[in-house]
Amino acid sequence: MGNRDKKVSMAVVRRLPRYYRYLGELLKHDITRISSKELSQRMGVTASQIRQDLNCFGGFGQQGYGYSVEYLYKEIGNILGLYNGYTTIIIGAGNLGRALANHSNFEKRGFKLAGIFDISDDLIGEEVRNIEIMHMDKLDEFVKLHRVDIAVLAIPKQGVSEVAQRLANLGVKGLWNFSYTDLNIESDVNIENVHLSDSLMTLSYQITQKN
Amino acid sequence: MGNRDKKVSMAVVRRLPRYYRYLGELLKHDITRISSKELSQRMGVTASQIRQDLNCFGGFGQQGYGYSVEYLYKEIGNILGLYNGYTTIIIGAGNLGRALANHSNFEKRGFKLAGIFDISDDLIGEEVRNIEIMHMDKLDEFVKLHRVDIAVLAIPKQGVSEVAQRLANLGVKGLWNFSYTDLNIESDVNIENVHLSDSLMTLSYQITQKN
DNA sequence: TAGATTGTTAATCGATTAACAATC
DNA sequence: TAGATTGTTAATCGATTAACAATC
Repeated sequence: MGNRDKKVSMAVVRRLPRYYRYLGELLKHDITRISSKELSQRMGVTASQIRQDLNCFGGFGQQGYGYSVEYLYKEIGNILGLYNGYTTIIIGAGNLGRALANHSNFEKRGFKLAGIFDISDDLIGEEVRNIEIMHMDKLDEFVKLHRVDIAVLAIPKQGVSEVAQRLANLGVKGLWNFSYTDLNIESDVNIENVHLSDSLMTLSYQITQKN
Repeated sequence: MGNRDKKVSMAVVRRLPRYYRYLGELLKHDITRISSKELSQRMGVTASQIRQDLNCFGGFGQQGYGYSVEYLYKEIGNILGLYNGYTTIIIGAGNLGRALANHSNFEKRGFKLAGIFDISDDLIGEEVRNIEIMHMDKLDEFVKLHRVDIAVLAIPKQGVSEVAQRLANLGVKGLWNFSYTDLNIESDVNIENVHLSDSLMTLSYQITQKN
């Protein structure tokens, strides 16, 4: 049955995409069945952790057999919401915004890019991936007309707070924030920060300490 | 004095860049002194945690006074190795590689971009940020000639494992991996993974559960 | 000196791992 | 049935928070 009532900790949630990734690989290699023990060896975690994690969401395995790779893959995909057809827009058509627009993995994971916005007149009308770059003036209208679940914030930190609040007010459900600041928004919008500099500094720390 | 002997946990290390960021902001606003209590309120963490974290590295404060913002900022920067003038190269001159090359924050944090490499003949010779894109054939020669501390892996997962091993063998100290795979390298090279898809899927989970 | 705030120890909380009965 | 492996409870470990003596 599993432990579906208890609140699932973020530690567990952050491991789900990794399980999903490994299961996808197994699937590609036509492996149909896997035990928590074997998966644990491939992933470098304990079998106990895998079973505990999965049982936050349900009992997906079978005693004596293990887990069906395909079934578990789909279940985790479903838990992650990958089959909900979430649509995204990108705010900021600079290098990072374009890179993210062209990142094929996101589409592979079920996310649909619906629009790209910027404030620079030079860019408006240009196309990225067959999607025309629109001016930020058109943002409100666009979001009201189309369903937009996730906004990717690929703009400098100067303007980001205002834009984020605006998007939250428009009913966007999630903000994927690449700007170098922590957003503090008056809303129950979900925010996922990707502070690339922080990550690089963590790497720098590790190098520094080892040598 | 502080607790300099004990191994510092990754949970603590990952919070250091955030402290650094907030202290930098305070500095910009000409705030010279801060208590753990006030910083904790700004950052949304406990004062206890801040004091515990800092004391892994030394006693940077003063009873009755708090912390000197500038001193603490510099100390954390030093712990993170930001003043060591680490040099980086980027492997992969696609959208992501270019975006990272143009990301000014990294230079601001003391990292110097020394080279960009790709395999596509169309790109070789082109310039990104005044740095000529070189063919991967030149990689070994380049790394042997110049000091390269960190390699940024902005290439598809197909080739990444081989390139990573090659870089590790050449003595590069850290790999900042953006490819959609976990590297498993025979070496004591430090690896920091940035799995953007994982981050997006975590956000997707949060949206899905809330609605 | 009195007030403030640190550094550090002790208490609590949560997450991970181990163990094992249930069961396929 | 016997062997394998799950789901789940209990034990352990580590990280966070609280408390307070030290001291500026």
